[in-house]
Amino acid sequence: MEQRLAPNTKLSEALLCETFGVGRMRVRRALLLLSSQGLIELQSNRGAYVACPDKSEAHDVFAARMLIEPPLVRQLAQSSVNIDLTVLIDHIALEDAAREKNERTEIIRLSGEFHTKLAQATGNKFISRMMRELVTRTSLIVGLFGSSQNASCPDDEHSKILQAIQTKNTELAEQLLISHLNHIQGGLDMETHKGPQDDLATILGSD
Amino acid sequence: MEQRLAPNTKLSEALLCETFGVGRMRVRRALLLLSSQGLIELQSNRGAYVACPDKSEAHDVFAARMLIEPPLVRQLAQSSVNIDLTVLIDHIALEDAAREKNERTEIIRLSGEFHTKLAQATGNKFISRMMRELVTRTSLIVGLFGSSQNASCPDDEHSKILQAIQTKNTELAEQLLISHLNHIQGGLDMETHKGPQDDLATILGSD
DNA sequence: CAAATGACAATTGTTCACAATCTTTGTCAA
DNA sequence: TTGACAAAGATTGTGAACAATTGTCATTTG
Repeated sequence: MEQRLAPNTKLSEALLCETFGVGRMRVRRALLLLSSQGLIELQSNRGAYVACPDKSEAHDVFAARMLIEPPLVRQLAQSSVNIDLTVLIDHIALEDAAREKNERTEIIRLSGEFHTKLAQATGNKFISRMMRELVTRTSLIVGLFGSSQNASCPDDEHSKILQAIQTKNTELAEQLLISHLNHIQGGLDMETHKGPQDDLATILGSD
Repeated sequence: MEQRLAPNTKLSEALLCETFGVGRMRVRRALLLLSSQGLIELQSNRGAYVACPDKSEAHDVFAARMLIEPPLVRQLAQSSVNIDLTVLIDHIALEDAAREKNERTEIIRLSGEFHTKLAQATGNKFISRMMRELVTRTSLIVGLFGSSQNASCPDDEHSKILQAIQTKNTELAEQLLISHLNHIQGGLDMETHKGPQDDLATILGSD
């Protein structure tokens, strides 16, 4: 989610055991779950590698979000009577704070998390889970194809979307979200793949 | 998916090992994956049980489908130029055949699978996966709350939906699908829970 | 010199045995 | 007869050893 692990990075079992101080059993369980979510790829007898979405998969992820999120925002805007939007308001404050301090990984994480919390606001567990998975994969994709400058592009788009929801302006909310997704997708360069980095231990070690 | 396993049925590791003739490792992996999809529930030190969705979860599943499937069908109907609909046509033939022969489990399985294949027709892997998960959980829910008579209610609704897609009548297709989902949900009795059956060995043994 | 082959090292997959936990059963007392 | 408590049994969770597969490197051969 924080783009600290580059795609194609190998996740060796032994190293993960040492890094986190757990047995191989735990590690293997975690890897299995991550692979079931498509975040890593388990190659038989070869090990686990951070997933490396290709152009087509990237397209699929955005297409899926384009399919789901507009109706989702629409629904939120329509029935925003009994919905707890304070979580989202607080979240945007966090985003602003992180942007102020220029904390890159935090900005990226929070940017994605906004969409997850948007889904959580519906109170629907399945919708929440789907969005969480789509958002994490989007992180991978942005890390792979994103131009380094606009990795954290949204600026105040999140805020505007939330405002439209609060004022129950369904059409505007939907339109803003579509623009937002297009904006993110537009900032990608689908042609240039970035090379994988390696020093896994130092990346994960800081926890 | 075929409703052969009633909710709350215990899935003991030892029994599954014997039944399928595999080691505990395989069984535990399978159980972990099933639990990650919400099809079974893993209780610590107590074992695995077939998930037993409550009223609220059932509502969430249908709400999620209501959110996703209408735009999905809309998309299919709009851009049905380069889409392979023969799979769906063949599928409906299978459904008819099963209905003819009165094969209950087959009818249930195929009824759900139609929606999965609808999602597959988009060619989008993520949308396909989401629908597959939603459909399997719907199976569970129908098994729990469904009146015994209309368990296989659709009749020719699937056929009509497909026809609307083929003729690119987006509005009609969307409307028919919404009615279809409402029809399924309407056939449920959210109040009466059915008791769990048990003889697990015989249920799974027939493979 | 390139390609193929073989052995070795490293990593993953599996099985086994043991520990921890929960459920059931049995006993005793009220 | 009922309740609580304790012990036994069964089931799951975990760790360690073993087996299998893969990738690499050196050697050999055309």
